[in-house]
Amino acid sequence: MPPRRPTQRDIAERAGVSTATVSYVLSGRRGGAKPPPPETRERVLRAVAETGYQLDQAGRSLRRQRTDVVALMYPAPSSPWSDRLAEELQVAAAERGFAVVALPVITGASTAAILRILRQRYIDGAVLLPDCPLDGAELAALAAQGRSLVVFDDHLEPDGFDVVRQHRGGACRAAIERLIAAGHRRIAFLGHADEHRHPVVDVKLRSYREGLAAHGIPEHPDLVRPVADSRSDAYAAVRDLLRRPDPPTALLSATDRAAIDGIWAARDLGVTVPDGLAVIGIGNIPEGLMISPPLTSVGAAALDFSREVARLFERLDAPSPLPGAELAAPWELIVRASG
Amino acid sequence: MPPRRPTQRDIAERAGVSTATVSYVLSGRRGGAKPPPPETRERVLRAVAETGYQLDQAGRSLRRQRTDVVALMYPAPSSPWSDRLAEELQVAAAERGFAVVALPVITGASTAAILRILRQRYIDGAVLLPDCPLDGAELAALAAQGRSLVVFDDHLEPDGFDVVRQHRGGACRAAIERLIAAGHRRIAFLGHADEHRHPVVDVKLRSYREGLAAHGIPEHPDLVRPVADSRSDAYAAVRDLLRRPDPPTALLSATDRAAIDGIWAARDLGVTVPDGLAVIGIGNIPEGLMISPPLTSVGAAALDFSREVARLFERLDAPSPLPGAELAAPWELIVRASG
DNA sequence: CTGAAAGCGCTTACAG
DNA sequence: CTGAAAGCGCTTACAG
Repeated sequence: MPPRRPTQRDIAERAGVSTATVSYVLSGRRGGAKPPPPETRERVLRAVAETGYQLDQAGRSLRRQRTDVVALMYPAPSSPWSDRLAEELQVAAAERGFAVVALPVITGASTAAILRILRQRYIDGAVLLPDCPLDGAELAALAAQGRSLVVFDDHLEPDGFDVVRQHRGGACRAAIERLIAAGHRRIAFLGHADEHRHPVVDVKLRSYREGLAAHGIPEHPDLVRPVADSRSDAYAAVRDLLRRPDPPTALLSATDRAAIDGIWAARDLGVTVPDGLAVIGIGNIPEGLMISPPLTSVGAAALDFSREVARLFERLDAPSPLPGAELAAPWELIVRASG
Repeated sequence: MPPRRPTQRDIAERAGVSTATVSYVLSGRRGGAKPPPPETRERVLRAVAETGYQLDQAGRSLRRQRTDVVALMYPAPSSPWSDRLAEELQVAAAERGFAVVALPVITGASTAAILRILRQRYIDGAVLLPDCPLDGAELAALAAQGRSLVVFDDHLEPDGFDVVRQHRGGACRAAIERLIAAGHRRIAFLGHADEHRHPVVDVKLRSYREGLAAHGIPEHPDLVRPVADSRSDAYAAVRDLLRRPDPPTALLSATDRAAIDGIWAARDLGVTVPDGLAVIGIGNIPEGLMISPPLTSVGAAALDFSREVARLFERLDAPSPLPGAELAAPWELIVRASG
């Protein structure tokens, strides 16, 4: 059996001081009073070094009612956006003594364990990227229990938590409108495989449909393929579409990656982009700049979450609970050469 | 000010039972004894529902000396491999009532906060992917304090924690040997930008150098470029290399993504792969199968971490600490058409 | 079958 | 300036 983990009591005994003094030395915190003198301090630190003492988060968290941990929740797999947010969050958190944990949400797997992290006070706050499986009531309950939350969502109303509005629907709609305005009528759509994972139909597919309907263009089921989450499926689907007797002249893809695969497929068949096939992606990932021609895409213009991160810590630092606010971070149609 | 978070004491009062009974009902655990009768149980659950009671992890963790949380630590950004491991870990964890948190390590940022998660008993165990910033002494100390650890590393000795051997050096060496055996002498290398972040020079670059040296081929500094972590830089670098009066005839890349960009660059310049430029990547990501020609790569043959995940939970379930073991999961040279 | 009580490891207001 | 003591919210061996 392993030796018991040393506690502050062990340190106190070894250093010949009280546990209060140990805590003061280790936390550097002390109400308004003077810190313990250097000599005491040193005895404590020596005992810590000798025993390999490590603080126990459970004891501290129980007493202080905070964990000094924040979470980033996002639907798996990760993306350049979630990676970037994790990075910004970690840098800001480190400055304030917070740690960051990432909570990827696996589609289809149980969300119970992740909800436990949010509900059972493992963390003080969190940023939730779009399409996390939490409803407004759940979020409001978490906020009421003291969790600081910044939630990316286009529909929820703030309610003790902040909501970041991206207006994804409007930006996606601008993409389909652009294709229609350019004269396209046979427009293919590469969608997510599990578009019904959420109560509402995926906003991207819905924008596509509404755009077509608004111009009286009938939707052709063969042109809608659930391949946006698999690069190989996307490539194959676009190749097949282009080989049809009546190929599409434009393509809207729910992911940039699938759009890029579509461009490859077109190139490999000798179809030029955008003249033979206009292509627009959704997500605006950095990779879209790499392909030739550069990918027209819908998404946030800059890989920058500093305002949202700042807001999370503002909420965490607030002496009394802040009311929920709306932040605007609208998606845009970013026109490049592909469509 | 928000209403105080209800505790089990509040529930007990409301239900007219003791806090012991509340705990028994909520945990479903009860030594060997019979569970509370349905009538009691119902009163408790009703009080829980009425108050919105949520367990406080700090109290439970302090008493039970476990958190029911495991971590996955990996160098950021995430990859198809870390995403897949997160998924497998989450599925296995959910079956056992564990939650999973991901700990991306930002290169260059302070690692103090992440170490705090491991050291201060936020979690019961963790899987560490290669190149995490923890040395053997640190890992041994964590293991001695009761953390269950499964660590991907080719050099550390097991010491209360398990080590997964990938033998990355040998597999990378096989790649450079293959290129040399095919007659190549001008072999470019796309390396990581921060190859010196760790005490040892990056294993990939070292394998490249050792391979050249073993065959008396002088290393040409111009052919080694630190662009493997940026798609656009990789594309530009390979384009520039191919435009030289004495272009390389082969390319080894520290990442598959950069290798793929190299293939694009070659195609765009009319250089055929592999005849004009043989290309081998490292990592074996699924995307390598998408490009034409499919990418020869070095890495794990299958996207499967079930043995490592099983081992973590075996360790967590063990009644007494298990000695450290070695697991073999060797990388291979996976020959496809590109090189 | 149920409850009173101890105790997990911390922090901090307070007494000396 | 330092320490004794209370208490954060749980769980569980034990008494009744």
